[in-house]
Amino acid sequence: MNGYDALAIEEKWQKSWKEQDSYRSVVDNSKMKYYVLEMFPYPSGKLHMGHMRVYSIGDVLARYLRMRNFNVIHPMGWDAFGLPAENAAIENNVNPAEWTYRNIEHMKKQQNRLGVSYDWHREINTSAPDYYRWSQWLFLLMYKRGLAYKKKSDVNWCETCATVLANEQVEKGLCWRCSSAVETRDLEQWFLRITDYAERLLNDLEKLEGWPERVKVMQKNWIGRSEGAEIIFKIKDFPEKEIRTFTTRPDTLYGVTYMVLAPEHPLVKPLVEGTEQEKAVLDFVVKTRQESEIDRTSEETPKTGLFTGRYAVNPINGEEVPILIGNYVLMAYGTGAVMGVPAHDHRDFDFAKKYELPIKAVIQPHDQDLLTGETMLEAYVDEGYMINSGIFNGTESKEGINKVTEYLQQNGLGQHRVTYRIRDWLISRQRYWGGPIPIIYCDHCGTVPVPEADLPVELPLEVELSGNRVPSLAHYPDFVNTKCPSCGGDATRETDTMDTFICSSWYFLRFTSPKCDSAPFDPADADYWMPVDQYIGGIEHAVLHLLYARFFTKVLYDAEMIKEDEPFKRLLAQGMVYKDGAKMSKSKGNVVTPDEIVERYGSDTGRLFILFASPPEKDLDWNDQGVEGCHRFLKRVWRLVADSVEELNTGSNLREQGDAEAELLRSLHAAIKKVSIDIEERFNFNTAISAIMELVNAVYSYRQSLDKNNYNRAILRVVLEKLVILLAPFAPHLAEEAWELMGGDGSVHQQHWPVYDEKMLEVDQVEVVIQINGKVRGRINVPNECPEDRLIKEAQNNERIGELLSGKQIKKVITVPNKLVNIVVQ
RNA sequence: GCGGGCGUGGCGGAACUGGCAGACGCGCUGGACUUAGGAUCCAGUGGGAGUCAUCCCUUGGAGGUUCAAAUCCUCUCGCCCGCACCA
Repeated sequence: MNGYDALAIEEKWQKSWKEQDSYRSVVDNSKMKYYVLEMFPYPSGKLHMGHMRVYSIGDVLARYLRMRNFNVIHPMGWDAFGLPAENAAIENNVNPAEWTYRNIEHMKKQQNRLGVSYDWHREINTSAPDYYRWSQWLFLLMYKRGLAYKKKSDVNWCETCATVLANEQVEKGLCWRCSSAVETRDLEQWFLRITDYAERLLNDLEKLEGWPERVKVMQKNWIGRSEGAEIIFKIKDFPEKEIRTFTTRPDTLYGVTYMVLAPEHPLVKPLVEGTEQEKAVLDFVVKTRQESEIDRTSEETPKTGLFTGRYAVNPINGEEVPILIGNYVLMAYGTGAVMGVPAHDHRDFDFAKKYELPIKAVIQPHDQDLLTGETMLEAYVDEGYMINSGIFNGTESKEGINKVTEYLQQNGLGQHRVTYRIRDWLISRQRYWGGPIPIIYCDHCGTVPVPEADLPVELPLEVELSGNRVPSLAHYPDFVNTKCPSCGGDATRETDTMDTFICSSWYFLRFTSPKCDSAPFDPADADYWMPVDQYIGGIEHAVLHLLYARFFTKVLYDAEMIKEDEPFKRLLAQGMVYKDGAKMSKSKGNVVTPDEIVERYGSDTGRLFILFASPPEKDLDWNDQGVEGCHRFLKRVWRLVADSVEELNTGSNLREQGDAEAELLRSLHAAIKKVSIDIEERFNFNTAISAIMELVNAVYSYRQSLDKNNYNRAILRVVLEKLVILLAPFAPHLAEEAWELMGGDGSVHQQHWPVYDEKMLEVDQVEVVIQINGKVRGRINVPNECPEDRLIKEAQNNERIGELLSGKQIKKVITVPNKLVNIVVQ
């Protein structure tokens, strides 16, 4: 017998699959389709364990479902635009495109060495003109539909990356990519109107039954819907101006004792112009705007404010209240103005105490003494009934919310309003390596979209690499200067490129028809393959890519280009790979790469370990000894097959089918059942693999228990064949080699998944536990499905149980068929 | 603060609707085979006591429901993740 030579086997079959074009997928209306997709990678050039994990999970599903006769599409591609290419370009003096393409070649080799069953005919590269052409086309679609617009506003700026960022790409005030502090800059930028879709993005989360709760919650928080009222306050001495404020608690309107504006609020300047306060207020504005995003939004930052010298008029009772500006009020949320109700809001309470502003209680809890502003030690934020509220006195606060809103609405003083935390998606990037925004500026015609026929607007590939960063597109006159498509006069191009998240917001659609050159995708192909049935990727994209992709899908649905308005039916957010309790990192020296594992043990071992060590959605702790264990298991399988094949071919005696064979077949069917359910219904690959291990142990026991020339060869062969098929999704190369060795037909991956027979799982005798007062006191063997009365009799006849029961009075007996008898005694 | 999740042997983890806690693997112990074993095969392995064909304890902790709880309920401790001055 030859040993298990993983490397030789893997190379052999990878070559064969490629030659046979085994994993090509084509539309076939006679079959049920299944779209398995792993988040495509950024081609950094290095495959890490996180990649290996996500591909292993996807490949098990793809291979399993093919064997279950689904028409599986399992594509792979490259999210190839982005900053690292530019940085690497400067470091290595190589063109970003070239660097990217080289990495792709390398990573593709690494992926193939993992034996993942991709349909490479569908490979896409978002940085290729025939891809970004359609990203640009989709930008223009957004533009036509009024969803893309340019606006000057405060935006997030990362100095290190030298570009602006979307809100989703700022984490705790830091850049998502490089973790440097993000500043605010006032710039004119392109946005996509994702806020128009906020309500649908929120509501449709309910449809996503196959998504993990935590991802849905994160999106929900991000969208941040809140319902309340917009209330209009007049300003004393400024009859033409008004302050609009948003509140979720209109029932506390009578408790307003001051107003606070965000320092950026447009009314601040006009209100203080020419007054004594002007200098102080404007200084305060400047100072606040210098504070970093983190400081500004941290709860620990002390609230500071300043009186503007002006007064607002409470629309419901005509009271005049001072107008302040405050660092804690954000221009970007609601209306940038807050009505201060210190008695019923924690922040307002702190603020009022600090600046000695009056506190007026207007909501009275039912079970407490009457609240007064003077005696309150903290804000009362819960429900109660309204007091000091004129005609609303006595109204329950919950009702008051609606009643006050209604009153305001009837009198033109305000209205019901819903606000969202989510903001429009800033998509301009001041960087070279991205898809150019297809817009032309003409002195005569203004902003002119590039005509579809002129797409793609190609990136110039000759770039300057001499400085410390790749210059943006504004640096290349040949690119910038153009003719206006509308009047033919001189014009200039938009020089910003699109956020890379645009590329990844529709790539799953492109996979359905990657070569289509008349549209982003062929609608017929998209109809057949979409939606993605199972999407797999890291949790870090919970509100980035996954939200953007849903948005794009809804826009395309509205444009009647697709028939589904959610892209990903089921989502599996896989856990991280750790080692020694920490994330793998160079600085900690705890990195294990897929390459090392593949070279040392083969990819089958690596895949098996990664799937066996932990359920996919949980974090995984890499353990070198665990890998050894999985390798040992594969060697054990290999020996079992190789040894048996010799014996199957040379053995002379043919044992009749007896108890040992029945037991072996029972193990087989139990394994088929467990592996099938664990893959398909629960994604518990770890327990699926343990079931296969148990089957292998059972076959070893069978062989062990009999004389070498006395196996039932027919049954042993059947069991081994099915065993190899069960193993095929997990260890595809070993299974293929074993299949060939046993003389199986074709490829193991083209076999039908075995079907289990419940009847085969039945046993004649079952062991039943006897409990006395819930404690196990004995076991008896009884026939399968033994009737209750006999079960009880047998239990009582048991010698030991009899002893324990003597002198006791039986109060009650509970039986669970085939499981237990519980005798309750006094 | 709000929201989501988790807590089981020395370790990774099993235990579907309450019904034998600890599957499977790692590690460890013993044996077999061997010149050798860090290869392989077999057996054992939650803790404690013991008169080894027995008993007690055990799923972060404390209560509760139940014939029966890792699983359900209440309180509590600890950890992880997300959001967070959101008006």
